[in-house]
Order: sequence, then C-alpha cells, then structure tokens
Amino acid sequence: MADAPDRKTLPRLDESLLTHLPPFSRLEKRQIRTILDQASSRRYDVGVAIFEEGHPAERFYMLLDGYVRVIRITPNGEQITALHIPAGQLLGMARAIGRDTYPATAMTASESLVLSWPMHLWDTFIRDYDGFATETYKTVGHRLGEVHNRVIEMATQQVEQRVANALLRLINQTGRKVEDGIEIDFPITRQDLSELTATTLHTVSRVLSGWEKRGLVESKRKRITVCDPHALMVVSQG
Amino acid sequence: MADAPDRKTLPRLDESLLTHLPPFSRLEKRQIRTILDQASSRRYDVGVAIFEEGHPAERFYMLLDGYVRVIRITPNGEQITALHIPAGQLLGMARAIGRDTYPATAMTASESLVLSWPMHLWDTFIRDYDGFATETYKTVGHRLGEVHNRVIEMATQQVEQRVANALLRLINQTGRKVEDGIEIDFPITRQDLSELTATTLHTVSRVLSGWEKRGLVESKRKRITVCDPHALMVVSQG
DNA sequence: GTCGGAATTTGCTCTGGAACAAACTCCGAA
DNA sequence: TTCGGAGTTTGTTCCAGAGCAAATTCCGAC
Repeated sequence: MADAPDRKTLPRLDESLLTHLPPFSRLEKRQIRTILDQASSRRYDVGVAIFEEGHPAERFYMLLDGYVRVIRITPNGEQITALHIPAGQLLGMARAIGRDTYPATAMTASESLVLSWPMHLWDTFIRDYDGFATETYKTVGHRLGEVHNRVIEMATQQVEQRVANALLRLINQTGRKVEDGIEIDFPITRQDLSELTATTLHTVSRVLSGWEKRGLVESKRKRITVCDPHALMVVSQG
Repeated sequence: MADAPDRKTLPRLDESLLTHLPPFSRLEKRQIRTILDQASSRRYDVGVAIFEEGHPAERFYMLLDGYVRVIRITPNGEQITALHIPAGQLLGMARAIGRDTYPATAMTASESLVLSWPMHLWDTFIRDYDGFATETYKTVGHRLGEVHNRVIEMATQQVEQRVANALLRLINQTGRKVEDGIEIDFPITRQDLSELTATTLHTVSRVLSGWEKRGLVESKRKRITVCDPHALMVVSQG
C-alpha cells in the first residue's frame, strides 16, 4: 500500500519482452509490435487481485514478471489456492474456455508486472497469430492436469506428503538457487502453504519445523529454502 | 464378459445421431455424413476402459449413449474418479490440450455406445467445421471447472457433504425421474461413490443408510434414488 | 530505539472418519 | 434350487490432524 497502483502505458514496450514466450514465439517482429501497441501494462503490488471470480471477463493477461495464485473463495470465506502461475504465462483466458466471466480470482503472490488486452482481441489473436491457439490450449490442458493432480493428492496423500509435493512444485516452477539450496523466490507464509494443501497453518508450521530439524529445509519468515530436494522427494512419496 | 466386444462399423449411421449435439449442431447434413463415414462405432460393456492414461492418443471419441468415468490410478493402485461424462460429449481429446497421450483413463460406467475417429482428423475437424472448436474448448473449460470444484470440495467439506454433492451432481447429469424420486440411471456401487468422494465404501454405506432412514434416498444394490433433492441440498451446504 | 501487528511456534484436547473385522443379502450361474 | 461371489451393512478401535489457546519472534513504521 505504499503508492497508488500505476496504470500507465509505458512509453515503449520492447519486442524482446514477448519474442521468447511460447504463445508468441513464432511471430515476426512486426506482429509482436502490433500486439504490444494494443497492450496496457501495469504493475501490481503483492496480494492484490488482478481479476476476480465471477466478474465479466473484459481483459486477458500476460504475466511478465512475478507470480500469481489462482484462488477461489468458499461460501464461508476460506480461500483455496488451486495453482500458481509463473511469469511467462497467459491468464484470465476466459474466452479460451468458452466463458464470459472469470472462473477464479487471480491474486499476486509477489509484486508483478502484467500486460493485458481487451478480450475482444482474443479471437483476433487466435485467428491471426500462428501458434497462439495451440500454445494457449496447451496451457489450459496443462492446468487441467495440474488441478487434476491436486485432486489425486488430496484424495490419497497425508498432509506431510501434500506439503512436500507443494514445495517441490514451487521450487520447480519458481525456485532460485541460493547458497544452501533452492529458495522459493516470492514471499510465502505458512498460511499460504496451508491454503495450497488444504490444511491449517499450525500443521504446516509443525511439518516445516520437523523438516528443519532434519535439515531438509530452512525457513525464515515468509521465506522457505529447500536444502535437500531429494530427501523431500522421498517424503512426498510416503 | 458375455460376448466378445464387437467392433463393427454399423451398416449405416444415421445423421440424426449427431445433428443435435453441440459440437456438430451448426453443420449441414452433408458435413455430418462425411464425419459419420469416417467414424467407427463400437459398443462397450460396463466396466471396461475405452482408453488408458499414458497411452498414445490415437483416436478421439464421442459418447453416444451410456456414461463414462474418468479415473486415474495412484502408484498404490487406488483409483480416483475425477469426473463423470454423460452421453453427448466428446472424450479423449488429447490434441485439444496439446498432448499426444491420454491424460487419464476412461472407464465405462454402464454399457456404452461410442463413435471414434483417428486423431489425425482432429485438426481437420477444428479447421473445417464451424462451431466444433468453440464447443470443444467450452467442454474442456467446463471440465476444468468441475475438477476445480472437486478440489474446493475436498479441501473444505466433510465426507457427508461431499457425498451429497456427488449425488446431486450425478442426478443433475444423469438423473432419470422415477416414481418416488430421481434415480441415477446407471449402476453405481458404494465403492464407486467412495472413489468419487475420496473416502471408503464403509463410510459411504453409513451415510446412505442414515439418509435412507431420514427418507432422503432409497437404494438397492447398485441403484440409488434420490427422493428429496432439496433436503440433500441442505445437507450438502453443511 | 521501541512499539504494534503480523507471522510463527508449540502444547493440549477432541473428533471425524479410516482401518480392521465380520455378518448379511442379493443375484446370476450351474 | 442351490451355491458362491460381489455388494452391503454394522460394530469396534484408533489416530492424524483440526481446533483452541498462548507464548514468542520478527519486521516495518514512527
């Protein structure tokens, strides 16, 4: 809440922002230029909603930097994180799944930089840009798989295994090598982890403390470093 | 295991089989004819796999009659049902999500009648047939939503609520009005329900017995009739 | 520095529902 | 008609992990 969120269209977005990203990688410079000229860019603070479940899907987004949690809120106000989206992916593609409202809320998990386009350009993108359709549907399919995995996990695994799996997924997606292991490179609380694994922050805390004693992880407030990914893997298999 | 599965291309499939189904509803009779002429049809007994997780996705399918359970098997051999697919939907659309192996196993929940096409026709269908792409992506999106809902349910609800929800979903999708309520019109065991709700058949049995005493449901072996959907709805809300 | 709120740790209790066990019922095949 | 296996019911035990409570640590704001 430091400064008001800025919503400026930056003076000039560089083509290199998009050229290496899958949905755009087959395009020519001129096409990328056109796409960028139609985009707005915006920076979001950590912990704010980019769009919300049920709201009309007016824009779709490309996460350039940062991480986003896809969450849903239950009638009783609990929130469940379905998946994390790393930089370089599209989000809010309601149109891709035949909807005109967003199916979930996208909340920044760290400070994030996002491009967006009005949804009416979606069909144009799909039609005109080679590879865009294929890649986005691949993304949707991949997410379906992820969520599907979550169901399996929750159905068959113990809390400790679920937390281990969540951690492993996070370091794969968003891990950054540091001196004594791999760190999750955005702030993550016990509470966040508990929402990701359908348990309580207390239990997560206990589990992490246990691992810390055994040297599998190290953690400070809002920071978790996995020191021994292999051992964690063993834990996750039960 | 009565008779060997027949894999005949029936003498002549009637256009009316497809005309009213969303992915094909915008097509002309001639197009439908072409599509049907490329299809093989086959009848499956209850409880057999139409295709299996991880196998190369060589064909895609349209379920004309019956019900299919989408399941995954865990390393320990438990199977988890992710969703049920009613007649009239496509399945095995690996290509639609950018995969070349099936992401899950499709198991018949009742005797079923299925059309199928070789996967190499997929791109043709998408390109040539108006509405086919939109409708299939809508289907994928819908399934993503369903699975997503399962995650929420498993994360936040008690077993009794989950079973109630599962039952409500089933009667919505596949319910048939009978004298004293709405019956699930394919054979379903306590075991099946437990795989759908991530619990044990014992607990499901207890829950159903309780409801039967209260007059919410009636059940015989492999058959469940919901007598009071509204009361069940109340239960499902917790 | 120091104050206050957020994040974390830890202890204790209590319960939903899994696990194990056993009996019973139904249905199709011989 | 009987038999056998699949499906179902019911009882008992037990524990992972939720819920509640409280203390402690950390960090940013002033």
